[in-house]
Amino acid sequence: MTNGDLPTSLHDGTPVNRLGPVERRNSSSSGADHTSAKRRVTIREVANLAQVSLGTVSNVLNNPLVVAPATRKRVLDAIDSTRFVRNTAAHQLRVGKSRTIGVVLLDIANPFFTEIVRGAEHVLREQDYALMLCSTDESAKRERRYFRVLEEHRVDGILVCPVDSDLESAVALVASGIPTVLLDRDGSSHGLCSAAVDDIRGAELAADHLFELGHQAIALVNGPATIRQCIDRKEGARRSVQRARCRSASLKEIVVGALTIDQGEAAVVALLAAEPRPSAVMCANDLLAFGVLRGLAAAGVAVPEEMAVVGYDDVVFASMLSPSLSSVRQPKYELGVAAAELLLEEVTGAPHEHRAIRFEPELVVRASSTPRPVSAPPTN
Amino acid sequence: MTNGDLPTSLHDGTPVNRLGPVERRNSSSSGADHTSAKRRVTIREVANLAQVSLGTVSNVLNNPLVVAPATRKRVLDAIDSTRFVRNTAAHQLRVGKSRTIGVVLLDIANPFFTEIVRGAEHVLREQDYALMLCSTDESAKRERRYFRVLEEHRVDGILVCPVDSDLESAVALVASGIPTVLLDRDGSSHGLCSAAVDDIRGAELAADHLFELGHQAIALVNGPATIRQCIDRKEGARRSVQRARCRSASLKEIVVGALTIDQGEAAVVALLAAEPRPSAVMCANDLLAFGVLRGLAAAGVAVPEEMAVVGYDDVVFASMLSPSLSSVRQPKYELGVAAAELLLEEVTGAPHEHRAIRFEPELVVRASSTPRPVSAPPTN
DNA sequence: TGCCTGATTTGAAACGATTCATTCCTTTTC
DNA sequence: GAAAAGGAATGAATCGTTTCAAATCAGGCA
Repeated sequence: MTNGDLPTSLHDGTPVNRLGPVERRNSSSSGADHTSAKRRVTIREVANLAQVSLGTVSNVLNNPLVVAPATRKRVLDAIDSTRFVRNTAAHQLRVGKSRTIGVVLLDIANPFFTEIVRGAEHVLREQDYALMLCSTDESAKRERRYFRVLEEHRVDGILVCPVDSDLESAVALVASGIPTVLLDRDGSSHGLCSAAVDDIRGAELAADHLFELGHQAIALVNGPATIRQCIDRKEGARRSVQRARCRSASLKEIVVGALTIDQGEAAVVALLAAEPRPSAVMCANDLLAFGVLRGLAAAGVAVPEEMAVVGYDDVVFASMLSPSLSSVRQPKYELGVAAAELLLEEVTGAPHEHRAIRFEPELVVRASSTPRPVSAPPTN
Repeated sequence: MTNGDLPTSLHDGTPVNRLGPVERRNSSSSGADHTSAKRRVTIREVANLAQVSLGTVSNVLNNPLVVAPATRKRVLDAIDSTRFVRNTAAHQLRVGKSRTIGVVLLDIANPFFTEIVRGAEHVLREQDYALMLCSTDESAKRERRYFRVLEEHRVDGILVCPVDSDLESAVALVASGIPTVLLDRDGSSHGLCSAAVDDIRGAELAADHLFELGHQAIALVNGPATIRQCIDRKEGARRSVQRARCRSASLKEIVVGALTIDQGEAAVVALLAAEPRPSAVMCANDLLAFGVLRGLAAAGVAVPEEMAVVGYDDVVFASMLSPSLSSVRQPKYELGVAAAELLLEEVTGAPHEHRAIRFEPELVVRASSTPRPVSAPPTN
């Protein structure tokens, strides 16, 4: 393995002359391949080989029934003996469709979005659409940039979970002629298609649950108020407080910069310093809750005894944490499927009216908000 | 709305079931919008408005310095007053580059891959590349299909974590002229670029660790032997067994169909039935380990007392589980960055020789494999 | 004034597919 | 046997850019 068969980057020693043609090519078939840039097969070569015209090849590809069986076979043979692969760019230029869908979401590392993407991908791949995936990391600037890239690519449609609370950017997309469906955001106010879950309701469920357990001072670890989901979830919590029987019920909001584990952990300082000190905390999403749990553990605060915790999204891992995390479940996969189907409908020009699909959230209670029975845990 | 114009699926008098979503039509600006498909602005309109030729507009776009400042300004003004957006398809057709990179991985829902994607995305977006993300779910058929789609789109390059253990498919890609870099797979044997971690070594670390703890019968919950990572990790474990001082050391492999949580949980039955019954189990990845933990908890088997567990990948959530999961850490983000940089180098035609970048794995020991101290946990 | 030079600008020819009005063949019909 | 009908195949025009040889322009210099 020490001989120079295949020089690795670190295999330095002597400077390789960078300009002149290198004399020793990589032994294996690699190397200066891209110089003699593999000439791609075009429809014309197929036509020549099959002794037909361009139009006929095109027909075999797009409209096989109008071609006589014998010729069709000849063309098909030529196609795979030349290894012809249709050039989407040329196709797109002519017909105006790219067979590509853009998906723009807040954070690809969040299992919530991952699950949504899975759902969307499953329906879109059936129709041979390609997905362009973009993760904005909650940055409006990045979102703009991605939208621009997607526009340039003339994607047939976009699924987007917008960064900003107003829907300006999404409306602009639609205005510029790109079918757009909102993901995890209601669009009915702006006449946009959407697949979403009722966030106000979800947050109410969570807060109600905590109040019912007897907590009075509860905290909400929330993301930036630019994000709609954060606004709505706060609103839900607020309503719950107002409805709470006990009038000493209070809600302390702790706003962090992003919906991530790290930010959740960082929020614990403020959480523990709050006056009066909350006995329960709900988080705008599970990642924040994960961070809060970690922070509380580090601070030696027992969950749920000293602090009950509820998350939001119910990502797969929520049930496996220590302690297992109570959370507001959203039908993630189904959300992705619904959004994709909606978009597909619009893209294919099927009879279609813009509409908002809304799912109901559901509270899942687990250990992080359940007072443990006084009896010892099953030790046997 | 009762006429048959547009039958929405659920739009009837029946009560809304809690599972199905609710649909609300959006009154505003719906309907036949897409019929009058927004005519896209072309370079020609810009040219007319700015009173210059096509070539000049193109120069402003691609080669601004050769255009006189005054004309340049005129053109730029025209560009944004017409809201011109360059058509990538046409561009690509002419210059042959699509500014798109395909990323093909095993499972988009696995945080391991998600983290890799993040890394890759961060470097690629700097260069304004778009990403086409494809999740094969470990199916070779799907992989083929995605490769085909990517070829048709003439992506400039592909990052791929191949499904099959041989590298045939990847080699074919390269042969067909698409720069390709392997992700989490070593490619030096085939002269391919790659960014990977030494899986044999990683598995050795895990197994050594278990043997050092005194375990003699250990199990390996492994994925299908078509996947290279699974082969290598088994090999690592095997070597460790052979090296183990104790000659009663044994390794029982339990093969499951996919590297998922569910499959891991399902493996527990076989795990507990194995003869001799293993006292420790290592898993081919963390998702499997998560499932195993879940299964063991359900079966009432205490971890680590009755069964030690070690995962592989060290995804973010591993440290937060109950009990926290020992795992073999891989530099995920860096893997993505390295692979993307390698690809970029090749794509941009920078002086480049195919090479394999290799990272070292690292064992992270946590509660799932650490005998608890006999003293009671801190109850105060 | 006339010629030369270098800086700008022009516009026609690609790129690779799809469309569609024509042309070319067979059959069928009378 | 001629005409009509209809099925197949053709190929030029087109999509929106980029490229590049050629045309144009503005000074500078003798």
